[in-house]
Amino acid sequence: MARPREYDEQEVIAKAVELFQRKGYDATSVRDLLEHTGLSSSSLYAAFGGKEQLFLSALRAHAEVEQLTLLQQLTAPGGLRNNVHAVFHGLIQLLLEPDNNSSLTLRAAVELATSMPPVFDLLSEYIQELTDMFATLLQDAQDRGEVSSHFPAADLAHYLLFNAYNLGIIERVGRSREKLERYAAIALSVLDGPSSGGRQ
Amino acid sequence: MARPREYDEQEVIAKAVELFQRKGYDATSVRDLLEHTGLSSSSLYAAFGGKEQLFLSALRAHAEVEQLTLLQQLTAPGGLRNNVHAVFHGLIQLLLEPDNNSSLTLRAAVELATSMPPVFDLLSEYIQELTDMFATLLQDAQDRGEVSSHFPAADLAHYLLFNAYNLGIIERVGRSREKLERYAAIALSVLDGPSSGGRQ
DNA sequence: CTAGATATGGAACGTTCGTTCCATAAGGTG
DNA sequence: CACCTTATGGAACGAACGTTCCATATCTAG
Repeated sequence: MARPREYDEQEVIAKAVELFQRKGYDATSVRDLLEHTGLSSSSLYAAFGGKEQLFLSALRAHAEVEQLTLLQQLTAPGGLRNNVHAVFHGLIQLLLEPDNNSSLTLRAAVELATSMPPVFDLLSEYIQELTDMFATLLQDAQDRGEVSSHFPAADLAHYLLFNAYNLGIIERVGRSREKLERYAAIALSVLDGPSSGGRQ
Repeated sequence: MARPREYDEQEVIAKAVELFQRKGYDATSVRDLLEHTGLSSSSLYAAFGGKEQLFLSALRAHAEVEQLTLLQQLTAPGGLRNNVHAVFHGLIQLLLEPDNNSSLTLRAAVELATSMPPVFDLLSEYIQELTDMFATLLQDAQDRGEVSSHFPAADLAHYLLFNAYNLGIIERVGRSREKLERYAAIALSVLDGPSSGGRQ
């Protein structure tokens, strides 16, 4: 019953994700956001509440996509073990693309989790959700004997999740497909089970 | 042959490390640095060249300490395998202390490696050095049969190094000794050797 | 067609940023 | 004891920051 909006809220948030992911929170200015989204400052503040609120919305949206993507990849046909391998290799592929950017959740965790409580809360809950979801799938695979049961499924899930994020960091300090692949090979070896000996 | 400095250069850099580590590069202002170090802006610019230069000096200093500490811990008596375990547990202990901050190198890698080329260069070289040093020690341990030879020493070194950094990220999104310990247990299990089977 | 309501554009606000500049202080050297 | 060089303190700079405000535009409801 008044003048309608000239933008799509989802698109604006997607653009914001893109920018925050590329430059980080501090280094992204409101003017950058305005330019990149086409909004005017009044609209941004009226609809999204300011820079911090927009960032939180962007982070939530990014997390949701990330979670959905991961779930789809892990529940694809072919068995969980293969799917986990596929996730890691897909991630490496993604990271090696030009102008890639590693996950916004990772970036937010390092940059902001200690200084912005809402970010900490959001990420804590998000990681818990991802871990739980992943753990359920791993438990099933363990029951099927498809994955080693040497470590509890919940611990494995937590471990694999953070190793996936870790690829994004490795890529930042020396992008090399070889290094990433070798790293993934070792990280994924825990799916194969316990040591055959050697503990002193 | 002129007025002497009223501060110790090393101390100033140590203070800068502290600040950058706690708040990150962007969020640390020059005024923060002046207040925390006791310098006046003229002195800071005359002696350290400005914020970015001071940060690079701080990063170099931090990396040097980190490298030396790691080397000492790994070459302590008791065997490499035990020493690696000790490094991980010591790191967990450190991370759980109140007002801890994870490594400045980690923070710099995520925040700045893509936007500040000198940081990228410094970190790339640094990681390479650490990996090489670690790989040498691992190779010896493998020759002795103390550590599994299933993975190349260089790959293991790279893997373990980044998993150590990863503890700092895990701590940021949910500080829990249990999670960190369980994560470390899985990460370190690769020292015990290859799977006893289970590959499909 | 008018009245009310919401969205937009962009100037402007006060603050803080990194940096520069200059007068003053302080110590080694002749 | 001056002289020269370097260090210090702090005011000041222009630019950029996040945010606010208001006149104008654009729609729906009566």
